[in-house]
Amino acid sequence: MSISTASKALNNTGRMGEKTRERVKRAATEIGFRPNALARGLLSNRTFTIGLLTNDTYGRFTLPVMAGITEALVDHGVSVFLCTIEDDPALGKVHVDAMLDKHVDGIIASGKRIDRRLPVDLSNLPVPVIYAFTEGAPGSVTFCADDYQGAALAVEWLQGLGRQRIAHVTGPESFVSVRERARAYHDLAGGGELPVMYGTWSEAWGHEAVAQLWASSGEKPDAIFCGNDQIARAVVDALRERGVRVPDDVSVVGFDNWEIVAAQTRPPLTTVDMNLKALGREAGLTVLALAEGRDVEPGIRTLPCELIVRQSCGGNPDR
Amino acid sequence: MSISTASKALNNTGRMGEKTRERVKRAATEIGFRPNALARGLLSNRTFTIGLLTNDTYGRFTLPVMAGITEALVDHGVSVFLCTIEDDPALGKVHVDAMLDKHVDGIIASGKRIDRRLPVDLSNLPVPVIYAFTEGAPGSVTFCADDYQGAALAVEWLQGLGRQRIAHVTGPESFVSVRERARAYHDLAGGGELPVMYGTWSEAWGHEAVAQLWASSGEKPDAIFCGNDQIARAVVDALRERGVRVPDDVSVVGFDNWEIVAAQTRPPLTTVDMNLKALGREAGLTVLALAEGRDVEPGIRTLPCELIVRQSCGGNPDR
DNA sequence: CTGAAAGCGCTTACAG
DNA sequence: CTGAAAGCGCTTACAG
Repeated sequence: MSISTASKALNNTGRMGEKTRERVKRAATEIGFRPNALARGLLSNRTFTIGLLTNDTYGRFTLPVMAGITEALVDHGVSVFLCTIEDDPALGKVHVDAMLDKHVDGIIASGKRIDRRLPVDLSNLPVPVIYAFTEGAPGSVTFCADDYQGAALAVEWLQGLGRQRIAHVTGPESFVSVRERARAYHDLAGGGELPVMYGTWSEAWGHEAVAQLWASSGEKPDAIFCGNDQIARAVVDALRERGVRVPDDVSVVGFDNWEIVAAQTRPPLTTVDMNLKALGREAGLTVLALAEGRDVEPGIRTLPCELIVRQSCGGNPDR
Repeated sequence: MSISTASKALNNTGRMGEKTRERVKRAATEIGFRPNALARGLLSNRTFTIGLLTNDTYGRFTLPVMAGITEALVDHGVSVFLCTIEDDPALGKVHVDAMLDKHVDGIIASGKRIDRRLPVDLSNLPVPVIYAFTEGAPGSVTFCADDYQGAALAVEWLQGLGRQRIAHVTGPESFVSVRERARAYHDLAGGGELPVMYGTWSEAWGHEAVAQLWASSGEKPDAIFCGNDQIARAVVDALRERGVRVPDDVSVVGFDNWEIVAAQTRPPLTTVDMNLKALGREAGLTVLALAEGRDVEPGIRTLPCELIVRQSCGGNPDR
């Protein structure tokens, strides 16, 4: 029994008696043999390792993406290096170089908004790079959530509940996500449209917006579509503080499905989920395809959002 | 010029003319030569790679730990595999095996509480394992925050502000962290001690606790020390809703310094920070030491907490 | 059907 | 002071 025969037996390559192959395999499991991935990688140029780069320190967006990647790739035996680069390009380069030295099969760049680049140059790398929830280089593959469709889901849900005057309280207009969501609001709100209220991604802004809305004379909104869950939470709190009942008087819908805030709000938030985990799964499968030399069409892939129904809108939570 | 000479030049080993060495180095940088870490690892049995295992899905505790590890080890050229295992032992084993196949230099196990084990057996691994913010195997090295000292910091701060009747609203008594913090409260609160209020780690409990406290006849507390920031936030909200002013009438202090809630609370929370990043740094340096064969004393290392002063207690935030 | 040989990209004794 | 050789743990043509 030579070492090369053993290798072939375990890899189901070469030609040999079925019994020999079986015998080898049994022996291998018995002694708990595990091939050295380094030695393998040296030959095959595949390390079953990918790098995930992000500047999202809190992991709000990156962790779900990461979970999706891991889930999709663990069956393929790939492990993922995570590294959070702040906005320091030098540090970013150090990390990328470290990954390259370790011959990752590919890199996934991720972030916290789809219209900003990571502070590091990922073009002309010797490994495939794909982008998820961050702006990609031209000609690259980028995955992102469909903000327009997600916002449409929210507005249509409110309308289906019979709401007529829907306000939109959101983040800074400089975010494309904000503009896309506002566009959907504009396209769908029809007669009930109010001026979009742009602000910051903070609870303070949610309180302020409600104050403005209720300060003005005239008819009050019967629904508020918020640009994220933090704003939505503050809006719900502000309404409660003025004695406005949610969802009886006003329905509120959020965006992000950030469990930790959406589920703790009183009442819990109905909100749009960007399916970041699915996005991570797709991204993972795609780098893998690229790493294996398969052809992948470049461009921006937009994944659909989903509405998570809780109690802040009324309607049936058991839909 | 042989290939071995080049190797020696770049590694500052062997004996050769300084000029030769320089010439080699210059050439190397010119052509952008980067040694293949796999080939190196095959020889040296060091991959400059470590694994971080956690069951903390939201990353609340793991991300700061991870940031510390990365910060401490990037200079040493090590990258870290992150993998989040839910409570699935089978999946955990798959991930650990994947790391072992890749010959990580060591593994850091992390979690969300110091009195629970990860659902995976990490003893008798061929690589060093250390524990951070999760229960370790007997005889291992474990890092955790000093709950007693952190709680003492909070209580003493309230007392320094002249508070006399300090309540303690916290999580489930089944957590050792909860018991340690309550012990510090008990030891220090002296005359102002009230019965410790155990509950869940939710905002709902914070509201409920305030309701109970204000429902009972007799003197009300002038300070509330909360078991975490979520409870503290709810306590602040609940007090505001009843017209009790924070911090004028009642001081509130939290625990965790979870930016996203502590900073968004109105007023922002004074809270105890467990220094998880420092903990990660220590843990990283320690696996590295172990990986390099240096001796490390086993046992539990307790790192001190720090009080982050914001506005929920009064006092001078610019201390 | 099986084994000896070469080689992946490095490093490290060892001989000159 | 420098280079040829062996070897880390595997896989893959290739010869038998």
